[in-house]
Amino acid sequence: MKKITIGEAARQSGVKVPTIRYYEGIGLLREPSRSEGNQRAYEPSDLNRLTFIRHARELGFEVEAIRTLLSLQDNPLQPCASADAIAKARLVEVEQRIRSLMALKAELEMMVEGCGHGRVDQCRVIEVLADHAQCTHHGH
Amino acid sequence: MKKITIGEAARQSGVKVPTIRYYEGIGLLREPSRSEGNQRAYEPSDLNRLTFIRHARELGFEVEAIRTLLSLQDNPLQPCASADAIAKARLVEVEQRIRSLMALKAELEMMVEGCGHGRVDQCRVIEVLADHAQCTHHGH
DNA sequence: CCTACATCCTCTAGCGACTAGAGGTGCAAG
DNA sequence: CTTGCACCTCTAGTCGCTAGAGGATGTAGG
Repeated sequence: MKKITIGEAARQSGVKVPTIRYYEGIGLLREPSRSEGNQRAYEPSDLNRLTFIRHARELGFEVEAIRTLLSLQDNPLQPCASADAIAKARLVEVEQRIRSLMALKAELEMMVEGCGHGRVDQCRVIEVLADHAQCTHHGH
Repeated sequence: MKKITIGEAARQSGVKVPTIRYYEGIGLLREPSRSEGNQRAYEPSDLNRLTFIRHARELGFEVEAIRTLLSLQDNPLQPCASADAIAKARLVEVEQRIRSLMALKAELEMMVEGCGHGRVDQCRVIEVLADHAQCTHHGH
């Protein structure tokens, strides 16, 4: 039950110090106890929570989604349909994002390949941007 | 040389009205002439510029990059090395982003597949988030 | 015990690229 | 002439932090 400082918590969780304080401010993290000199004193369970949050952020979940996921974690006997739904929604988002980035990549490659490294008035990069009709992908 | 209102410009360019005003504010778009009643009056060339900007934004270029690209477009006799460099840098970013999203997709798929739709304490979605060691991809 | 220095504290402001809203004016149709 | 939409300016809010000011605390060495 040894408590640690915010700096140590940052080091162990991989979440930066101001970000930890920010998470406390928005209520993702409970307010920890304080030392005599008013410094935050974290417990191991706070570290788990921080790691959970960091991981979820890395997976691109929004803070509101993480709030829900955390409350689910706090109530382990509930059905996990919500967690499943949140993850599935995120998966759909990611798949969509990948698709549009692939189209974009193709378009950028064409621009770069077509650039003859001459003058701007012959440059496909500028040309494609100026004239949307030249895009191969018209989704956007 | 018939001038159009900001609303019409928005409709034709696909850029929203407040966004057009915002672009003017940050200097991406020149200040248009005004009608008697102080309303913005756009010309066809402004429409081209707006479309250029919209397209570049859709391709994920930052406003600063677009500023450079626009100034290149305005000086067509310059060498196009800058445009090429900007597009290439963007291509590298996009490729990187696709790679990390693919890893993410794999992880999310595992989470969703592993979810037995039972209770939270058996749910892989929550479990994986809580325990980073379970990730197949340790890049993050 | 004193000093140096890292770390901590709170608070406010800034980032990018918009978006929303308040409060008011212009303009075209009926 | 009035209705009602589109326009105007201005400020503040969004998201998820990050940076900095200005001060207090904690620790290690001399």
